[in-house]
Amino acid sequence: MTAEKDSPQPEDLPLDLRERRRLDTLREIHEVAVGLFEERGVAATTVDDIAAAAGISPRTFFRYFATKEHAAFAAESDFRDLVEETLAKIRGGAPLFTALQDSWARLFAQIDERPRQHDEAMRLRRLAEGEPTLIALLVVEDGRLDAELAEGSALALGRPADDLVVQAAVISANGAARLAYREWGRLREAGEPATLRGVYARLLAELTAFFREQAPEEPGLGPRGGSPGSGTTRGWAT
Amino acid sequence: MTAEKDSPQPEDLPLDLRERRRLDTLREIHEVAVGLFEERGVAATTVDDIAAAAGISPRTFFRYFATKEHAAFAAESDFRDLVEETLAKIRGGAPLFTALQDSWARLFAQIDERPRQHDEAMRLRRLAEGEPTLIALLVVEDGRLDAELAEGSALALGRPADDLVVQAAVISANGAARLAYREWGRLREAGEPATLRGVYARLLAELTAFFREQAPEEPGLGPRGGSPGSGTTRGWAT
DNA sequence: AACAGTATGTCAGTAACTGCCATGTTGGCG
DNA sequence: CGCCAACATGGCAGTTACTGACATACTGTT
Repeated sequence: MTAEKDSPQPEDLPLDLRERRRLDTLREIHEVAVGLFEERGVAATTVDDIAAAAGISPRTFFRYFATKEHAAFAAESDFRDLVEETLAKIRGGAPLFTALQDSWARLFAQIDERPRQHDEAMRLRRLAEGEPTLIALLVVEDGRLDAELAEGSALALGRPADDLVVQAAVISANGAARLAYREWGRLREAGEPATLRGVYARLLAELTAFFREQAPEEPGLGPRGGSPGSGTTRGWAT
Repeated sequence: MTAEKDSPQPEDLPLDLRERRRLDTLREIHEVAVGLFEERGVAATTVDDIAAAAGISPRTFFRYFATKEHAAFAAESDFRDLVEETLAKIRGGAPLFTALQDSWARLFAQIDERPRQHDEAMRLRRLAEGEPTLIALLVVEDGRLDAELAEGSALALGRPADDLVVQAAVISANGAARLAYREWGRLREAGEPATLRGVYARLLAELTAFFREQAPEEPGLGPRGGSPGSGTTRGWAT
């Protein structure tokens, strides 16, 4: 995240002065934008409004964010770490699902430790709630993460990069994680003091229970019974 | 889809003359738009271009499609049927996953029977491939279907409408179905005569095999072992 | 102190999209 | 047949998102 092209040593924090300013204005624009979005909605907020409120020219705004909507997410996503962690676990021999779930659990536990970041995340979640244009951005971004994670995982498992099975597994695992995250947000908003990790753990447990209950003989993603390679009569014939 | 407000009998095809014209111009705009998109790309195609090529005014264009991108999808989605079918199966006592997979398999088999529709679907798929704005539309639409299906299924199962477990299951099942669809498209483009249903069946079979192989003692979505309700030590506690 | 690199602003221009009003066109109904 | 209500379309003006080109200022380095 902080890595640059020509710095010999991977220095940690001593950011360039310019860089620091750039980040400052970035955050300033972001905060002003979120404020206005919350206040009047995305559609009713013009770029000129945001620029004026942030003390910059509209032209400069577009040098920081590709679109109005992008200004809502200045997020330095923790997801890069999640990908790396997952791949490391897989290379260490962990099954795919275990690696994914553990990594999510770890990230969530980490989030549970920083109440400050919670509020920011909540704010964005609530903001995006009723704004289709923002939801679209988030969903597309989710898809990108899934794709990246699937490709890396497949390679780490010694499978082709576009392996369908791995993609399906990643979609399932990440889907559950996102549901937990949303639920956690809802709970917090309702005043209930749930932890993200707890919500996630409970969802996973309920999922296994649900599958056991729905298909007692063999819980799992695929159709019950049958041999690979041909459609099994039981399941989707008729 | 054809149902109207004030027609006493649910007449089948005798569409209003006006209605028919409207559908004609809709399709005309759609086809012209897809053609131009394929030819020069979405970004390089203006609404004025499309309107001119379709013989209408730009103003009229926006009375048919909300945005330029929407013109790429005049689709009369078969998904309404899929939802209904799934819910019926659930109410008939089928487990959720079975109902979902069977409905998808049915829809796919149906698609396999109409070579004409194949080409159209392929064209759109290929078109959307490299166009981020189109992908975004599709992904959002997918999300809508998931949400609708999850809500209906949950209610049909006697669970709360926003039940997380059901949502997770629907996301997983639909995710696999979409992967199969995309793969099928890829195969067809490569000249291989695969059937959609076959591709889907194979993916499902491979999925069960994969989970068996990855977690021999108990394949499934959730963490291996452990009792519901509390985090199991095995899995995500380091 | 000069210089290269970068951040910012101004300006002009394109194109998406909307509201308003005027003009046809269609489908009943007396 | 002729009138009328409903609807489809076009033209126009206006707002807003976004981009390229150019000029100017600021930063960090030698």
